[in-house]
Amino acid sequence: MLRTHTCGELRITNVSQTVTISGWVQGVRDKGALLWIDLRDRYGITQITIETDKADQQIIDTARLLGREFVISVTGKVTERYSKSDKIETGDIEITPHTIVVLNTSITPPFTIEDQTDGGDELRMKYRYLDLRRNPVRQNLELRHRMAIETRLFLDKLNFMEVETPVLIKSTPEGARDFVVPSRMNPGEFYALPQSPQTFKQLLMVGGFDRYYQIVKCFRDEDLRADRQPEFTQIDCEMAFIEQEDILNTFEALTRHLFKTVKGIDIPELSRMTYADAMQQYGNDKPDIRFEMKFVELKNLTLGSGSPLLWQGAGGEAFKVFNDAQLVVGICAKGASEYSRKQLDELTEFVKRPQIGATGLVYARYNTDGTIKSSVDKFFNEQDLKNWATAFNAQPGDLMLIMAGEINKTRKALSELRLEMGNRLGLRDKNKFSAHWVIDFPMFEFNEEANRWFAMHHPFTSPKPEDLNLLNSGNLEGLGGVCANAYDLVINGVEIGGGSIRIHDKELQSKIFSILGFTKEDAQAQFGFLMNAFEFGAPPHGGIAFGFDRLCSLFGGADGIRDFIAFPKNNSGRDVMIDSPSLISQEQLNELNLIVKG
RNA sequence: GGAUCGGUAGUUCAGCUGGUUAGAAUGCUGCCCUGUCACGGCAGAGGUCGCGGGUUCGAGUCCCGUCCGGUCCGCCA
Repeated sequence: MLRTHTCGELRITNVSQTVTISGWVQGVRDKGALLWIDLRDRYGITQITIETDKADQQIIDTARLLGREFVISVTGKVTERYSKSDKIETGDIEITPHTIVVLNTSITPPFTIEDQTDGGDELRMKYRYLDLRRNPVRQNLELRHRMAIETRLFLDKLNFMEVETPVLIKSTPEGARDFVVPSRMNPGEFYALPQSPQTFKQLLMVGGFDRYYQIVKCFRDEDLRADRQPEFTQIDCEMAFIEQEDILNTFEALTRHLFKTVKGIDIPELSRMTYADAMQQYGNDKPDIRFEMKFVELKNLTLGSGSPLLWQGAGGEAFKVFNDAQLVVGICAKGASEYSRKQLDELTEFVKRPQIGATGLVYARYNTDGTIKSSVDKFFNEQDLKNWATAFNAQPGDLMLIMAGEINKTRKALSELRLEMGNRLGLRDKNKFSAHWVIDFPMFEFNEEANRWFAMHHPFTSPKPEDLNLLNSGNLEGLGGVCANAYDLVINGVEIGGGSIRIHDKELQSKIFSILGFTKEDAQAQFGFLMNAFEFGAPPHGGIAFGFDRLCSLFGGADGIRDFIAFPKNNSGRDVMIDSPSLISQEQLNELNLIVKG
């Protein structure tokens, strides 16, 4: 061993021991008569002190030649510091060296190896191995390691068995684009990398492994985001002989276990919300419920209430925007009535951005003096506005923000505005966690472009038994009303996990494929192995998968997942460190029977 | 496929309505300093302003194109 201790473990109790420590030179402070070296490794920093009137000339000469990130080994005596530091754990001691050995030199790093580095993202990625030496990145990966360990401990105790599934599998048409791998031995044919081990874990259920999990890489060839990488990691789970309730309880327990053991937080029991409620109350299937600000539907709410809102002002002029809208819906921002004209204009600009695409925003300030001032005073009298306030349960000091239009678009836009207001009002504290289930997802969604139904979750999802008649009615129109035994785990507005009870019956599976537009032959060619397996006593089963990178970044209080992955890819799917993807040689192409166009 | 922000010293950035020799901080190099720990002080080196074209007497600055990066929409069963 080139060390007896790490750079993070020596304390006052080690004083007078002779030790050897090795690491990287964080920095040298040369005060002439006194010279300090900060020596760093994964575990911490230990100070080496050299008094130039006492030390060997050779040690002084060596020390003065050191640069940042030189790798050295120091043997010397642990001594109590004359002036201690409370900033590092080893701050009470220092090493008086007998020998300093330079194990390797270093050229000057392109950025500073400090918590607050001067390096930008691109540079950090190019020199990721230097970035990994920094505390924040290392701590993120330590967190990730801890999460993985705790997940395994928890699931192992419940008899879950980790089984590896293949990475070279078959391309399927549904879902995300596949990454494909040409097969040299089978010219013209391709493997695909798994988007998830979905069918394999179901086959493991048929194989009798009634509790399976795997912390597993998955691959999707889709455009990237701060929280989406082309290769990412899932905690993938499946159970047999269970019902939806069992999955929810088991993985709620896993979630709470991770919060407890990794963050030291006891989170309350997870609430549950149907998909329909989530969409109606938050305009979003993964609502951030750290704060309320629920949607209030003005049009429907007041119908038949005895005091319908007048969409026609006192002057008799109709407010066309509301009159023509399918949906008039708003949120109440508590305590925001002081918003200036400028701030309100900003919000209007925000919702009119092309990404959100709203045409406008109506506001009504409930002033602290009890009056209400709106942007549509021309159309509505004081009593109208008071009625709004009642509907919003608004108090003086609140700000009502209202949007109108086509149902889905308006909900989506207001959802964005709600999150923006949550940010502006400081309601989205990264240290506060609010986890819940969204359940009862629709089985299908209609895609206008393709003019057909798609599986909202995936085609192996089981419909709710009570909706089977809708499914069998042969009436395609009714498919939108079929609910699935599918569920998502949402934490702080982030979709952390999703799963479903699966189909384990060949006939039903076959039926679903046919609804999704597969011919019998296609279904057999693509998924015959699964349907055949179902004929050999497939047990009822279901499962869930957690986005492990996202879970780690959420625990780490970050927005993106890149800094929780040792070697991530950039927005364009490139690894700028190894410079991949890259061209391959003509020989390789020939061997693979591939021709690259243009 | 689309929107938007950015690209200036090794690095992170500033650079006004176009106008002398493009600045700061940090890093780097040298010298000084006996208790520093983001040490301090003094001095110094370091830039084809992403690339190409255009407008102009004159472009880091304005326009067009292009490449690269960030964020988002579409997409992600």
